[in-house]
Amino acid sequence: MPHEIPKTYDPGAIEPRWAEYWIQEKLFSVKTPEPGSQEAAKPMFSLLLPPPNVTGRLHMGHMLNQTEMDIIIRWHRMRGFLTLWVPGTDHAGIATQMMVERQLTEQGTSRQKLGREAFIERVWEWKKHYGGAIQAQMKRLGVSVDWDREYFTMDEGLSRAVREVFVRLYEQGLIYRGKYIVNWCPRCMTAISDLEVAHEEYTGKLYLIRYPVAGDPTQSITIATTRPETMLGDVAVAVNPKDPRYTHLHGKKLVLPLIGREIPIVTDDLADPEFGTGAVKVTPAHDPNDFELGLRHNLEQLVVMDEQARMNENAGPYAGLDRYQARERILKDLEERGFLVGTKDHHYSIGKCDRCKTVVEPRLSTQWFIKIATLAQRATEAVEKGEITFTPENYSKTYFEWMRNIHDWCISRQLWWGHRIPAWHCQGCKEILVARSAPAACPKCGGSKLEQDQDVLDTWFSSGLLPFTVFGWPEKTRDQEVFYPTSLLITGFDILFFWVARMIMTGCHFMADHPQGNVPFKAVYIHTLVRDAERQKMSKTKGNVIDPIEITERYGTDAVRFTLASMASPGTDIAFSESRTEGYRAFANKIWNAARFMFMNLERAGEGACLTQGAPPAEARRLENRWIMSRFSRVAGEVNANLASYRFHEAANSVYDFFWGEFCDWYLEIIKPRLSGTKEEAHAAVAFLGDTFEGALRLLSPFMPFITEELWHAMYEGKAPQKSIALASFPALEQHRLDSQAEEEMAILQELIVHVRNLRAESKVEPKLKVPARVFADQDVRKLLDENRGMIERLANVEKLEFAEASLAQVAGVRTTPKFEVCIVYEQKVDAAAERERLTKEKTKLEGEMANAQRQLGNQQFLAKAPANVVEGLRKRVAEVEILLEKAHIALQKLG
RNA sequence: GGGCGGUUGGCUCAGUGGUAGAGCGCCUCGUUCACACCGAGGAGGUCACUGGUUCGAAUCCAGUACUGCCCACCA
Repeated sequence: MPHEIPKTYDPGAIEPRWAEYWIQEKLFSVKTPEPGSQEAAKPMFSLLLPPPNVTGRLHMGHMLNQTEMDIIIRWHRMRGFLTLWVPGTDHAGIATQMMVERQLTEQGTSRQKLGREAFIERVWEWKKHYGGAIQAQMKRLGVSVDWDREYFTMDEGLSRAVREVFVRLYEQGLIYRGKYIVNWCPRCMTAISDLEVAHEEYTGKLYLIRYPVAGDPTQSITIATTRPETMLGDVAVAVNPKDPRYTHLHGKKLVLPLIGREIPIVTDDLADPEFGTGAVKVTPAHDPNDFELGLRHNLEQLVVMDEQARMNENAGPYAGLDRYQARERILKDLEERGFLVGTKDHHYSIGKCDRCKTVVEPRLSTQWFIKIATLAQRATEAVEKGEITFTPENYSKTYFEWMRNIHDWCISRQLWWGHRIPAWHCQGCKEILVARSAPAACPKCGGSKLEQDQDVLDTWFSSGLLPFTVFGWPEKTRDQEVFYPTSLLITGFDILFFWVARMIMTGCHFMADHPQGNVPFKAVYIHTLVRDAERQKMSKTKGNVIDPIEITERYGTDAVRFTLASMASPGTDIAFSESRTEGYRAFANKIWNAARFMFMNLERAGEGACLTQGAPPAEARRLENRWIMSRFSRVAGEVNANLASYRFHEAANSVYDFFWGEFCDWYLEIIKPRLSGTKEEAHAAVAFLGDTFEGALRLLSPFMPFITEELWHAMYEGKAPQKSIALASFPALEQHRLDSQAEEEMAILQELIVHVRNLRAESKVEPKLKVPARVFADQDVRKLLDENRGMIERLANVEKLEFAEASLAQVAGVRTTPKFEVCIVYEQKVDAAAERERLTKEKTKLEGEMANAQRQLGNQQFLAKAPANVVEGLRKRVAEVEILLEKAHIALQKLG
């Protein structure tokens, strides 16, 4: 029997099978549609995927990201969109290089020893190895990647595009080369951008050092510094021109302690009279502020450290020492010779290298920069004008804040893995040639000894070009024409600046003439960040990464996906909780068993019964069916609306509540008798059940693709109308299915049943004992209850439903609602004390509500200003509460 | 120093102006044939604090406290 499914739900047995199937069937691959074709007529939805973090395994944060993307993509596909997602490429990730370098160090070697070619080869091997691992992981997650596309594209095509961009920017005057203070990591031995520096709070010391006046040792100026070792590179001391303490020394010279070099006193506003002693030592080669000041005053740039932050030959007696050793020695010497006036604690932050946590050293060096102002202006404008929208909205504020305070971008790196800078240095005349390919000779001096710049480009330089290079730019391809700009970018806020901002800048700049607009994407959804249970950001260096593969193996991918979706409320962080995952694993199990129940009943209904051929029209007129269809349609509407606004958690909750709380707990229980009734009844009931279940599976599918795929195919006994449920249509709100009357009637029945169960529990009726229930209600309700007495008697465990002709208010233990009064006929006296307590509590609550409501209704302002439906609702409620209060009162009296 | 968030039952979190919800945990009861990864019932919160706006505030505004994050070249 094709529709027989195993008794136990085992995600491990079904998930890998479908993951494999989706790939083999190329379910999610998209060919660029031909003009005029059927595909081309579909609405388009394309998504940009961030570059994978190639460090071996996806951590939970990436997983969330991909789950959200996958839900969106499946949802759009099921709604009939032509969907494409564009996997981001790992262009030149420096992280990989660092990993390989670490390996080399462990093996007692280094990249320098290995040589450039061999080193790059090693990085490649490493990337391919882990790239494969990532693909396998994504497959396991059920992520519908477009597998046809190349994952790693640090290929010649991309290199060409990168060179093209560089040359164009250079020709447009937007790239320049210059000698500046840059952030330098002495361990990585490369320049890094401002963004790659992590600031850490730190309590250090502020040292006060006395610099004597040249020719007059009785006078001196005391300066304050946190980095005494840099004094070896001092070329001046600056004071504020308006500072009266120092006016008498203007124009004089000071003697640099320990060294004896004479340095001038200069006046500059940089010196803040309020801070320290009001006098600043000036070290242009080792501090960005001093560098600027040095330019203003035409001062020498004296470099005293090498690329590994060791003191160099300019450091005199301290040459060869590490910067911290030098600091200690200098402090000791200063103290011994009486130059150290004092020290005090000082609170400040130090910059560390984002990757290796080495303290960054400001270093004077020649680097390549992008002049960012014009690019940033257009990029800001694109968001201001709403050409690009952010969700959650407030990230646009963060974006603007950054764009407004942006500095020129240092793009050169002294690394080996990456795109080489397309610049050649003439060995003869030192001319620098920027070109698309190696020039044969120097156009200036005719020399043929040309050497390519040793530096490579920042990872994010090439990554930032992704939105158009992925479509073959600079060629004008049809892909580019069709798919640019993409609809959506989903990513984490942590690469908002690194990547998103740069894509917007370059996209707008280079796609300026694209007919569909120059922005690289129309919407940016910033997904939530997953933290561990202690709310720490998961990071590889901290080692608190939850391994998604391990979690999926324990709970199943569907459960994990659902957990992530249900916790993904925009703008918040997620502390991953396994207990939630356990809960959703139980949900998957519930779905599985509901399906088993359905298949069992199909079997039982015998020859001719079918799940997928529709039910007879009469079936649709039954109350429970009208109700479940109405609820289903409403929920489908909610899910669509919530997904459209990236409210994954609400969408997931709606589906969950519907399936478990309404479909399983009520609907299945209600239809049980008919499923085992006459053959006609059973066939009709099974058919309607099949329709409902099939719809529910489609609704669930984006969230739990594996289990829904499995059950959906089982329902069609292997003859499904599509290759995959992911190609079926997604349920939508259908007005004609909404049936408020059915929903109201079912609500009354449910309420009655719950009250009776409650009464039984409180009266401690033995579970197996059926007792009669007595109800007083008006004609309409009575008719409703009478028509559904079978359901009530069974679900409430009632022997017989009886109707009373008069109010039951006098009966002990009666339960009252605005629609009916109900009690059970049971000789055992209710627990008077407990009942009194319950009633008193209820009464107090009602009285409170009443007082509140009456106060409002007596308020003219409220009546005048509140919306009519609110006032009306309150009036209705007051009428109800009045009755309930009176009844509670009577019941209490009765109890004595 | 600047900017952005968070503070809701024991725990983890929803709830963007109409009088508080979920999952887990807890308590009571129940293994008659979908499911103990279950079913039925229940307890548990003056929504951090203060003030303001409003007929009405968990929700909007201001301030306070605690807490998290991002950005920042003040020695």
